[in-house]
Amino acid sequence: MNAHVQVIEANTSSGENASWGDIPNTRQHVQEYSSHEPLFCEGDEANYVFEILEGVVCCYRVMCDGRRQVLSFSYPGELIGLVQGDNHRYGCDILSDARIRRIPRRMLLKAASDRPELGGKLLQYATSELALMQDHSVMLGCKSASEKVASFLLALAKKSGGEEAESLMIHLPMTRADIADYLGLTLETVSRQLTRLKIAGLIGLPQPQTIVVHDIFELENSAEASDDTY
Amino acid sequence: MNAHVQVIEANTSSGENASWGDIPNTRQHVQEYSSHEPLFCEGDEANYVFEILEGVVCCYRVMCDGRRQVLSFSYPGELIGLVQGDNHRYGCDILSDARIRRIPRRMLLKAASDRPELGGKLLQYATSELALMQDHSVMLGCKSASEKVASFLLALAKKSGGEEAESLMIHLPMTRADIADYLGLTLETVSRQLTRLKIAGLIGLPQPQTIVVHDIFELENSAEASDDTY
DNA sequence: CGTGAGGTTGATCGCTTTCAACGGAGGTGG
DNA sequence: CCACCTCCGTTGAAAGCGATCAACCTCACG
Repeated sequence: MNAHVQVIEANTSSGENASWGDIPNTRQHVQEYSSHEPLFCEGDEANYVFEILEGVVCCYRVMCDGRRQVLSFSYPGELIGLVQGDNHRYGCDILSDARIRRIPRRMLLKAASDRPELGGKLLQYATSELALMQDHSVMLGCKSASEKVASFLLALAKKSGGEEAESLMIHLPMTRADIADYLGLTLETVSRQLTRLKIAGLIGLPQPQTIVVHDIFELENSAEASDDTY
Repeated sequence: MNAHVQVIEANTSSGENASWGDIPNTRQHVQEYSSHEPLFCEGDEANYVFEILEGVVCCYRVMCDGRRQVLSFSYPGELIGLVQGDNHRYGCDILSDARIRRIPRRMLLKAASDRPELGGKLLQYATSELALMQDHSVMLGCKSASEKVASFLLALAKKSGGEEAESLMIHLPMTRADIADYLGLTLETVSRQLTRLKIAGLIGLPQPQTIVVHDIFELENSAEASDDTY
């Protein structure tokens, strides 16, 4: 498991992505992964917490009969695998070539109890994750298919796209099936909604994995909802 | 706002519900509320964190057009209102007469940074909340109406019912509409699924707010899913 | 060139929603 | 004490949205 992994850097303290990198004595490793590798599986021992440095990963739960719910797509700067208990409660796949920092979970928790500001940061992280999950629940429970897809594109534009202005070209590292499982739809419905948005002129699809947002205002209208950030 | 509130106890350190009560110097108050009072609203300043001592509350988000998503029903022992940022991201209503401990949020966070074991406990709490939200996402995104209702009853039986054996009588402090908004269904669908379970003999409904589970094994089958606890 | 994965599109089905009517419980005021 | 009203829950009939089943396309890869 986790073949193709190269240890690039060990016990580093030079975090180029400032957020979680500078934790002394935690024996971190930065590793490179290639697309489609699993990072860990549901039920695995949660020995590590991972920080995405480059690339995109996908966390999901699978029901016994195969139905899957994608919980989140994680981008650089995000932390995954911080769980209560000793086993992962969801699986995680790499969606694109990635660089990921691996931090032993126990060491991280110990460091957090030694250094209050780190503990506070972890708590902040957990509560903001909670807020994201709540947004996701609103989407899953309340919104129609077209609203879901529009909301998804907007959220992705904020995450991946650069802040402002023209940079409204979005790259989708995930498949239609991944998107569908994230939104609680089928892949056919996702595809249909995308072509609907294309026909309406709100977006362009030069390639299946590339989306250009033409009319972000109308897209926000389509997303409806109280997506306003506080 | 919050009329009918009586301050019962102030700056206490005698927590009868052990979990969160014994935090010195946090100026806690235990208050009594009656049914249908709002505890706080979405957007309110998050000055307090609340611990449910008795009763049940309901946290929800409302979209601009009125659609509502219930995020959780909280029972005694649970903590609510621990948010990132200075405003509540969801509203909270009291569903039954309740006793609730109110803890100033800033004082709690300060106490957490002074005392690592408290910080760790808060982090544990947040991560287990996260796990619950993930379960909820699976339910919202993957399950059919009948699976949702069955899962809901089982979860409620675990929460409210006493552990084992015969105590399979569940009291529902929430309305059908509350349940529907929690499950991403309409209240009619919830009602229909309940009568379907009644006709199938899995449950009894002596009163609309009282459910008796006759066949918990079949109910678990109806809930399907990987609801297994790890 | 064959193959398989991912994506799009069409036709049909069915579950859930929507709209509507009804009944019981609780509360208020005449 | 009863009439009246409102809220909550149940049930029925019809409509609609998304799922399902299926065909076809493109592209990458061996």
